[in-house]
Amino acid sequence: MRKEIKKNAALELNPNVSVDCVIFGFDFDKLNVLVINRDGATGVQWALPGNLIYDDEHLDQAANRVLEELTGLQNIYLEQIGAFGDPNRISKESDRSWLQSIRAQPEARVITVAYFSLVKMEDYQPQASSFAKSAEWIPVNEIRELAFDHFDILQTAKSRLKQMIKIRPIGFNLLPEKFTLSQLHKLYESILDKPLDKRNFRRKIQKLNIVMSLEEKQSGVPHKPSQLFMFDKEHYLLLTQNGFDNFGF
Amino acid sequence: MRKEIKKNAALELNPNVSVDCVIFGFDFDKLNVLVINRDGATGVQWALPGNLIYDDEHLDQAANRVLEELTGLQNIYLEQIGAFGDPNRISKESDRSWLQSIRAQPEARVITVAYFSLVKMEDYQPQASSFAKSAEWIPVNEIRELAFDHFDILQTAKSRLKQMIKIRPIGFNLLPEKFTLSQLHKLYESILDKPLDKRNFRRKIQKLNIVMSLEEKQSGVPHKPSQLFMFDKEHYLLLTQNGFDNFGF
DNA sequence: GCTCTTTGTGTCATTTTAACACTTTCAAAT
DNA sequence: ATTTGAAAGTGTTAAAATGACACAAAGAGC
Repeated sequence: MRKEIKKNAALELNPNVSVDCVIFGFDFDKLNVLVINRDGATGVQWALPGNLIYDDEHLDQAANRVLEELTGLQNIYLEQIGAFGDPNRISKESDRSWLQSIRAQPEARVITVAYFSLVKMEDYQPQASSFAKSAEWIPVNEIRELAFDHFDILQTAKSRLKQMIKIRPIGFNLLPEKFTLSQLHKLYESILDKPLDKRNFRRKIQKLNIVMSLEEKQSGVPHKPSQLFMFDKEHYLLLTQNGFDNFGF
Repeated sequence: MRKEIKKNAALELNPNVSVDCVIFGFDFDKLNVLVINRDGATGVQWALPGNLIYDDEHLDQAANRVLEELTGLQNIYLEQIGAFGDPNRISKESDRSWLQSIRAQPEARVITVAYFSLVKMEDYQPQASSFAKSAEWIPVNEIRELAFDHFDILQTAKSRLKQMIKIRPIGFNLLPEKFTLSQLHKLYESILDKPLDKRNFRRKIQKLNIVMSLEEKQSGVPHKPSQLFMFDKEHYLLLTQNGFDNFGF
């Protein structure tokens, strides 16, 4: 009996498990997060994009789906942060009523699996697309409150990102293919949340051989144009083969 | 209707969410994992300890409960690794039949939240307790196969532990209160899976001021007795206040 | 051609790292 | 009492990495 139900449930939502995505973007000045606007909600307006998973869906698939449904983007850097599941996570009345309006089983115990994602902001600009905006880039440091336990998730995402960027060259996912060393520098400062000496930063990056300089410069800028660089994946892979896993920031 | 069911479900197991624990122990020579023996199982015998969560239970609580039910230990170092939830994780026939025998809804889609835990092996010695042992310490490096996706979980746990020990002084959870520098040395070598120069290791640890030497030596050992040390939590906290988060291994 | 803005560059003193071998101390066995 | 075995404990040096620091060069806009 139970079996029958499950067999037919391939396209059913699993009422107990959701995914939420912390989508980071970098505007060459600071880190931003993509949050969605809960139209009818009273109280807190902003939430992380997320949804229940389907019963036959991988967790990673579900996260990719949510990301694509919102932004249209595919093959984006995505990494799991962990599971969050306070049974009392629906503490705010506004969250409760919001769930009533969108969930078939609004009172079900839900545990959510959080992901963080790094996208190139140029690839998705919500404000350009529609009038009644449902999603928006907000500077990470300006966020004071989010729905459910999403603020916790965001904090965890920030610190995980900070950890990871010291260990793996994931920062490049936030930049265009071609970037300047100043942009990379600012990116590391934003994520690590501390100033890094410009010359020492450049020296370190170039010594590591993880960027390759292109035969191309910025143009149209009202100052000395910068050399453009690309991430050098091959050299990075060589490094890892020698056990390298610490950028030393 | 649904609401009624949920309200009464306080002590009900949630059929969709489980926790699994990777419990590490150190025998002064190598890392070990505590695995349980599935008595009736055909095929793979070993699994990680774990179980479904209760519907009103925090995830961390559930993990602590599993840990305590198995070992009797409380207030143990425990950290979440992440969620694992391949919808096809029950691929082996032996796993399927095993679930039939223990679960009310053996076919339900389950996502499991994995934790890793660091315990002092002296605090729990399964072989001493019972004849038909249901749990056993096995050297991490000798494990080739585990039930379900537990082998994956173990690999992830190992690499997470490796990451964390470079960043935070969690290794001390695997040692007795009082330990020798050689034991600490061997511990780091086991976890990082590479040799560390003895003198350089000792110098680094002592320079960091995270161990305090006691007025006490080993006794009864058939060689030069070692100075005993304790973890110096206060000095470590001082370090962190200055932004320290990298032991540099 | 002047101004504004950002790029790009080198040195030096200090600290950290990696590599390396021999003496000391105890218990156990003879 | 002496020997043996086994792990503890210790210092130097050369090479590399780090942190601190300031000014000239290149382009756009006026």
